[in-house]
Amino acid sequence: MVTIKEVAKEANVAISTVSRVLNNSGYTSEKTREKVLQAVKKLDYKGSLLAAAMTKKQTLTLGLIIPDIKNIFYSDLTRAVEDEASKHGFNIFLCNTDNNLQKEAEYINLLIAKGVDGIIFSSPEIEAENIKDAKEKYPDLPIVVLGSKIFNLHVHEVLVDNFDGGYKATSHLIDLGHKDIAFISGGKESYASVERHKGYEYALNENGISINDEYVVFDKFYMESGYKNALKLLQKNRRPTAIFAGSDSIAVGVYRAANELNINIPEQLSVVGFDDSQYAEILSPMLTTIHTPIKEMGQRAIEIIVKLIKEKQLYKESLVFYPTFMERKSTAEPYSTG
Amino acid sequence: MVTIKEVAKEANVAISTVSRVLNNSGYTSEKTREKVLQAVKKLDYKGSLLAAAMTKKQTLTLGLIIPDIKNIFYSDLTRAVEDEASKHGFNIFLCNTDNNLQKEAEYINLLIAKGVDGIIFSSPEIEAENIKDAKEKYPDLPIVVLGSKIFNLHVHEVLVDNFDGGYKATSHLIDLGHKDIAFISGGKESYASVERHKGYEYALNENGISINDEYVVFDKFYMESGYKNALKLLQKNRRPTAIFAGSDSIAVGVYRAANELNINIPEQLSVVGFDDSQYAEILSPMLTTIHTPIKEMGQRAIEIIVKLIKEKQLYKESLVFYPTFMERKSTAEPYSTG
DNA sequence: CTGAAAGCGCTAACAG
DNA sequence: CTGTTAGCGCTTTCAG
Repeated sequence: MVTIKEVAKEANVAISTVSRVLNNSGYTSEKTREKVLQAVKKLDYKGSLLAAAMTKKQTLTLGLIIPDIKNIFYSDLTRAVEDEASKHGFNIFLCNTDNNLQKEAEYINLLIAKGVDGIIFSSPEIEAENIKDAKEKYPDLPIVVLGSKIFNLHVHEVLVDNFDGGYKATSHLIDLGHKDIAFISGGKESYASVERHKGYEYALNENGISINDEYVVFDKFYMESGYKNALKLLQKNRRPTAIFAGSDSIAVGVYRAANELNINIPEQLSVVGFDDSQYAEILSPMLTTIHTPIKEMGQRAIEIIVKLIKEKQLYKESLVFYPTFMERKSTAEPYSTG
Repeated sequence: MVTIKEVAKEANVAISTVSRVLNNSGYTSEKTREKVLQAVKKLDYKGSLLAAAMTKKQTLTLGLIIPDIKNIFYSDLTRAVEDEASKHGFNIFLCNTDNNLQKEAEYINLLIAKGVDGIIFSSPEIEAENIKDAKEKYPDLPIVVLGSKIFNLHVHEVLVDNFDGGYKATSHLIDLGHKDIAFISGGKESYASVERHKGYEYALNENGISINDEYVVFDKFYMESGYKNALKLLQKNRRPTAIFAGSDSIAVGVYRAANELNINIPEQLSVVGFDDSQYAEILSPMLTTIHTPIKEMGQRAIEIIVKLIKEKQLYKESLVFYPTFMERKSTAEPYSTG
């Protein structure tokens, strides 16, 4: 690997001069500039960002902490984040935690030891001990929370209005005439789940529909959870005529359960998802869902963190995106009235 | 950020001593060892892997270059790679290239400038100019190609026997009685496509079934390509009774096309996919496909590269996994005979 | 406008 | 067994 020293020698200048022309810092005469550039080209000098990072205290890398890249929501998100980071010259360290706090803590330590310029957290949990710890130990480390909310903590955040999404999904079902609407979502420790549920209840209340606790399930944001819980719900004496799934993944499980029980979607069961992931259009019938602007959210998260890296910000930035209703083919009027 | 110097001061020893106990290198008396460890704990010293990397010439990071993390195949693969890397203490820089060679080249430069200890390439293309260049410029840089094959190049590789997969898929359809079997896959520049096609032709020939060029389509490994091409194939005068899709994504497109044309799977059209991705079980009916041991492949790729980092290897390692047939619900006897 | 020199935080000989 | 010292490759004052 050719170093700046060799370039300096080749060009007959000091290494500081080489550094200057390469970084466009300070003055350099056109002549020496040329000489240096020639030497650089001749030796095919690339430079070490590692060494540069030592002095500049900037590695041009970011950490992205998510539960699982296999989860479609996070792969979409990660792509958006990586693309935008790349535009700004940053690379991404990908970290899968499976929502394991210990694993997360280890990743955080490692990322910091490697000198990342910032960390983007995208876990669904409200309990954010690790983030709090990190913020305490490294108050100057830029942190952005993407897709969730941490209470009582001065961290920048980019999220979607989950309440609004829950409200829109449920309202749509109510408008179609449904009254027996079930809700299956992730756990109560998930901010998204809780908020979506609030939106669900609000819509129900607003329309004078009484809330049936048996129809509300907090479990996991996985397909299996959708399957298992839908199976139970759909075998009740009075089964729901519609299910609002807290994520498209859960909706996939609901489809499978319905399929197994020979219940047709949407004729006999309406389903609404959340996220508008790739799954939505693969399912048959295509899934009506709540569209989350993942791409924009990922972009904004990077923009904020890049801004943070450049200059300390004294206020907390909080971006709340509005989800939109995406109608496809999985909902219809309730069976009995249809 | 607390440095090794401060720890040394606190413990009243030289920094080299601190370094020694922390790295378990050289001898240290139990007493000073204790002193150092105490100081470390007291100051909550973490150490900078960045600085360590400067002297050790090892960053404990790897680059992973893929086309697109949103593609289910690559997200599964990436998870396997990241997990295994993490076990060995390595972090992963995620790079999405969209198969754009220029983008890929830029990522490679960046990765090298940041001092990655190795790069894992997982692009489907046979043309590997960038890999060749990298190998030429940095002959000592550990490189593993995952999922594809580069000809005439001394790079380690982990891949699946695509020919065998193509053969198995096609044979299954033939065994069911199909003769009009179409093949839709990625482009001819993809090693996987070409090999899967060879397996397809071999099975056909072996059974004395003549090859119909109209039934063979090389396009892209995307859903859209499956949709578009299946639409064409299924509207021919003599439409195929079965389609072997070169990937599960393509199969998703085939399902959609069939659905639009009111062609039932598997009664009127049999479909076999490739990869056994998450899609396979989401599709209805569940997709019969060729299972690729993605997880194992990702693990092996990391094992090889870690070995390579530790010691120079004089032989080329090539791991070929056998795919297995995964029967689900998307195939049946051909319509006419059924 | 350019060069010398200090230093980023750590490791690795090398004396002692 | 421990301390001193010389870097790793680069950036950044500071003189000149």
